Amino acid sequence: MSATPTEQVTAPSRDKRSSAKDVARLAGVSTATVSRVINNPEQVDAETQRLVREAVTKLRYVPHGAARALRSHRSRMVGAVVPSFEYALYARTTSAMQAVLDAEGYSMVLAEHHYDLAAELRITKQLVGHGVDAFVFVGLHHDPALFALLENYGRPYVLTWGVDPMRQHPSIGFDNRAATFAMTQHLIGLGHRRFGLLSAPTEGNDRATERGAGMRAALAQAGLALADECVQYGPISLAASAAMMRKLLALEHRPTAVVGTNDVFAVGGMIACREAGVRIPEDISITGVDNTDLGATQTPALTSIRTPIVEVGRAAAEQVIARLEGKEHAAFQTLPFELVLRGSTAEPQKN
Amino acid sequence: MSATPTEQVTAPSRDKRSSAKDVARLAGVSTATVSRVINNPEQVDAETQRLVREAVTKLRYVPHGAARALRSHRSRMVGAVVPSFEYALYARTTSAMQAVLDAEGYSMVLAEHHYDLAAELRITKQLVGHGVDAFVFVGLHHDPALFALLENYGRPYVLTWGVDPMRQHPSIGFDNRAATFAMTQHLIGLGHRRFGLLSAPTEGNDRATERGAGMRAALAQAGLALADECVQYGPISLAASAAMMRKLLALEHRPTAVVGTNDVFAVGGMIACREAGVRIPEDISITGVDNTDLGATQTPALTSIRTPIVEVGRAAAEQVIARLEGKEHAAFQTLPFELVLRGSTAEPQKN
DNA sequence: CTGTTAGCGCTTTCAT
DNA sequence: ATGAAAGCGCTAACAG
Repeated sequence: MSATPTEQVTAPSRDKRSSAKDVARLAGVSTATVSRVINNPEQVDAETQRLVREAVTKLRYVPHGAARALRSHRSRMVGAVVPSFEYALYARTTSAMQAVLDAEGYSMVLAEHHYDLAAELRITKQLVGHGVDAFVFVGLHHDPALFALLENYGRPYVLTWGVDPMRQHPSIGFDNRAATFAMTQHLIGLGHRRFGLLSAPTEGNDRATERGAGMRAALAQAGLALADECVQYGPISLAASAAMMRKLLALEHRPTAVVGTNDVFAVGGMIACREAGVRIPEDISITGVDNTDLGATQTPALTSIRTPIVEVGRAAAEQVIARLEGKEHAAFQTLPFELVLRGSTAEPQKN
Repeated sequence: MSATPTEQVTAPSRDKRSSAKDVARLAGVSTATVSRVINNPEQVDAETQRLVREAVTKLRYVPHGAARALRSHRSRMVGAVVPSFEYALYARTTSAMQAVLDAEGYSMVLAEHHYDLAAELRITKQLVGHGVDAFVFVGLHHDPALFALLENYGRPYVLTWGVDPMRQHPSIGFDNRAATFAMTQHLIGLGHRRFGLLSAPTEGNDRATERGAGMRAALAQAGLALADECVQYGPISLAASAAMMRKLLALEHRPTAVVGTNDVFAVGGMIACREAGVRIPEDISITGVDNTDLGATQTPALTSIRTPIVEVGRAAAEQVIARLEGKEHAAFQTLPFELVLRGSTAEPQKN
């Protein structure tokens, strides 16, 4: 493990990049024809095309995106702004988006805002400045200035991981509230009566908000309530959620079923139980949301909710492309989720 | 879960974006002064600055990045091209990069190539076209055409997660070979004599290649060998690695210690053991690399190697910024790793 | 089918 | 300290 001393490297060699003009010269045509070969090949004679493409290859010509964007008012870049890269919570969605965008000749620009709506706005502003054509965001709740910015600059966008009940903003997702509602009903059906909730801060996070609300709704319907001391909020991390769970375990009247607003909270909770010698599911049932590998590979495996996050990514990419190209599209799509019952849940033990 | 019919949304309103000219007019100055206020404020009178900034705010002016890039030959965008978003293997590195870049007024453009070097080249070409100023890649092994492209377009780049032994390409990382070498030595020290390896395909993946080599080197030094049937290659996924482990378990002369080239392989292996009723660590020891939460939260917790991936991200961002700004920098940095011994490893049981 | 021409919005000399 | 003017490399009319 040797430390390497500072080594100076020569400054980047100056742009030897070739331009459309170079290609045109080599192919014996005008720059307009070069442009046509690249953007509207059907308008160009086959032989001329061949000549131009040869020159392009020989000169390793890559069109200058900035010039192109400046002139044509479109950059073919789509921005995906997600809360976080951690725990790969959004990775499958963004992967799916990139696959679709890539296939259609668009580039995806990905950024994270760490669950900070002000940072989200700042980042988006930067991306708008860089000429990003359209945006995909996670969640329904955003700084109003974000929508103003997008409107102002005529940038299409889709919200994901939820569907706007007011139908104000195009959105593709699933019913977060219904998901935890169903899960809680399942737990009630197993016989649980005392519940705990491990949640992300609800501020600016509608997924967490809705998931908590779904749980409360199911409890209310069954005539049950969620005691204040049984609700723990904290950042999305295993360490934080383990600490939150420790507080629940320390309670005089401990919950028999704990719902995490996502798998990270649930697994953090499992860790705390293991440490404390609390058996899952005998002593306590735990559930997550998102059906991640993290949860599925625990012992016992985590009961969770398979949310359609890959489909959401694909559909979101398709929608922004359609809008960019003026085609018809479904602005609002609600995709189905599915409970995945595994070993972390069971009937509560009689005491 | 209702399916929503296709709903048409109005086409994006036409660019109401305000230009430097608008700002200049409102502030009663020339566009040159507007540009100066934004890029070289020290050259402008304080009062004039105030006027201009007011106009900028009022008009919600965001400079047109494409025009700016076209004129100034720099976009302040840095590309991070990683193998995959899955399992958050690279998330902590890219997060660290984004934090540094963001603080310095750069934007990070993130893309994945799914362990396909041809895709990596294609994506990079697109990004170069979009005017990305500099690049960070993962790994040392890339298509030669990639380096030619970067050289040709004068784009600085850093390779990460490894350090180029030939010192040809600036690189910041750790010694992958030494990491598995140390881990294997540890296992040998515990008394293991028969080993298994769960690895990513080594084609175009120098991390996997080096990690396998480190293991073999340690074995060779101890006079041991790695039997061909004890080596399994497959894609990076829990399902694949579980399948690979099943083959090892089916062997007549089963290994007592299995090394995964990363935590995903190791955890996949653990899953297969659980299914088969093979006890960890009593019947078999398993180790990973990368020290992910996925591994740390298994039962038993996975022995792994803490690699300095956050530091790598930070240093990589700092290096590209330094180079872009013509400052001095350490082109090659080797950062330390650390074995993290947990419950998945133990002495082999006597038979 | 192909060439000519005129900018896109900005930064950067060069004056003043 | 500020303004005028010249493009950066490309594509979108408009001719031919």
